[in-house]
Amino acid sequence: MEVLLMKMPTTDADIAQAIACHQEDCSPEAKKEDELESAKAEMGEVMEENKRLKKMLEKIQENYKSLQLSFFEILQQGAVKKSKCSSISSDHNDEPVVVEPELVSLSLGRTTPMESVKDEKTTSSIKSKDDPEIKAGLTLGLDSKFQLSSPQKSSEDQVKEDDGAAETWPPNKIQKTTSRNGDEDQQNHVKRARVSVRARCDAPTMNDGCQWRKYGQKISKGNPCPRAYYRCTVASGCPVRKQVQRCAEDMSILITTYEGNHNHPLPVSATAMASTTSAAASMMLSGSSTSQPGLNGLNFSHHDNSTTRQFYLPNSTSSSLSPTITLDLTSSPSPSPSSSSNYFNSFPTSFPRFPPTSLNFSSSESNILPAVWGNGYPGYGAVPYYQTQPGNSILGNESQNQIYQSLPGNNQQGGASQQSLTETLTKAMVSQNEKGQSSCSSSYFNGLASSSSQTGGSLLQSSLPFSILNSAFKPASDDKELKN
DNA sequence: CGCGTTTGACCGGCGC
DNA sequence: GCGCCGGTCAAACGCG
Repeated sequence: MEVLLMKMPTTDADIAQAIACHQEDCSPEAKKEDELESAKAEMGEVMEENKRLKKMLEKIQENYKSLQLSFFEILQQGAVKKSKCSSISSDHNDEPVVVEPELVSLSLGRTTPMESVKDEKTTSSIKSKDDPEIKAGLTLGLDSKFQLSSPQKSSEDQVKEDDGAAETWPPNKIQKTTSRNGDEDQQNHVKRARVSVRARCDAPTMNDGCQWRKYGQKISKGNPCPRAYYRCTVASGCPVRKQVQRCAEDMSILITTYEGNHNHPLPVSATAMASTTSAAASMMLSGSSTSQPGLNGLNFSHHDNSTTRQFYLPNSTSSSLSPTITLDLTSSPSPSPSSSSNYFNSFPTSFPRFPPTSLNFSSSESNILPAVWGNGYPGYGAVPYYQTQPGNSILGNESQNQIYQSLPGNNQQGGASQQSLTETLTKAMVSQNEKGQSSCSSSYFNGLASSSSQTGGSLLQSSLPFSILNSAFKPASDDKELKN
C-alpha cells in the first residue's frame, strides 16, 4: 500500500518528464512517437494503479466498519458477562447480587449480537483474502470476538435489557405504584448509568441525531447556566432522557448527560452517539458492579490523580446512586487550568460505589467531535430515519444495523459522524485491548488517561490524534463532510 | 390548530 | 421535622 502510494508521484514525475522531453525534443518523428507510446503506456499503468488503490481503500474502509461493529459487540457482551461474573464472585454482598442487565448496560441503539456475528463472519471471510495487513486487523478483531462472545446468551440478555429499560425509567410515581418491592426498585435506580459528554458546542444543544423535547429547565446550584431537561421523542414511550447544561467554567462547553435505553430503532445519524455512550456506559457499569475500585484490574480512581484535563460535572446531576461516566471531548484544556483544577477537585467525592469516571478523549489537535455534533447536521430531518414498528426494538435495531453497514463509502453525514465518534472510543479502547489485558471490558479503562504516551505496533495507535485516523481511513468525501 | 417551549408548582430524597 | 435541592409535571404561551 505505502509502496504503491510512494510510487505514484514518481511515475507522475516520469510522465511529466517524458512529456516535457517530448515537447522540447526536436528529434525525428519516430523517436517522438516512441516516447508518446511509452508515455501513454505509463499513463495506463498509473490509471490501473489508481483503480487498484481505490479498491483497496474501499476494502479497508469496509473492513474497518465491520471491525468497529464487532468491537462494540465485544464490549457490550463483555460488559454483561463481567457483571454476571462479578455479581457471583463478589464477596461484597451488601446488596442483592442480582443485577438486572438493563441497568448494567446502557445500550442506545445497538444491534443484536447474533446478527452482528453473522455479519462479521460473512464480511470478514469475503474481504480478508488478499491483503495481509487487513487480514491481520481482522483476525485481531475476530479472535477477541470469538473469545468473548456468547451470542445466544447475550441475545437473551438483550431482550431482557430492552424490555426492562422501558419499565425502569418511568417517573417515580409510576415506579412506586407498579412496583411493590421497594428494595428492588431502589436497586434499579442504583444501577442506572449516565453518560455525560463534554463537548465544545455553540448551539444550545448538541445535535446527536435523536429528536428531543424539552420538558423542564432548572437553575442548579453552583452554575449560573440553567440546566435543560429533554426527553426522547423518536418513539412515544422512549425512556431516554438527557440533561444539557453549559459548563460554568467555560460557557462554550456543553455538558450533555444521557440516561436510559432507547426502546426503538434510532435514526442512522443517532447511532454514533448511541453506540459511543452505550459502550462507555457498558464498560463502566461492568466494572462498577464490583464494589471496590481496584478490584479485577479496575481502577477508576486512577484518573483522579493523573491529569488535570479531565473534568467532572461541576454540580453533577447524578446523585450518589447513579454511576456517571464522563466523555470529555473538548479539544483543549480549560482556559484557566489551575482554577478549574481546584474547582473540580472540590467536586464531592462521596461516591460510595460509583466514583465518577472520566474518559478524556480530547486531543490538542483534534476538534472533530464537537464540530460534528454541533454543526454536522443541518437538522434532524436531514438524515433519513429508519421507520419500523414501535416496540419491536430488536428487529428494528437489526435492520438499522444492516442499513448502517450498507452505507456506501461516500455516504451521508451520519456515516462520517459515526466514524469519527466511534473511532474516538474504539481507538482508545482497542489500544487497551491490544496490550494484552484481560478480556473483561472494564480493563479497557486501565491507564486510559496515560494512553497518549503508550507506544506499540498496533493497527490503531492510541497516540495518534483522531484526525489522523480519520484522514487515514476515510475516503476523501468524508473529509469534506467533516469540514462542513 | 397543533406542536414545542417556558416556567412556576409540586414531589421526593437527603442532610442537618 | 424542616429546609434545600434536583427532577418532573402541566398549564400557559408562542410560533409556524
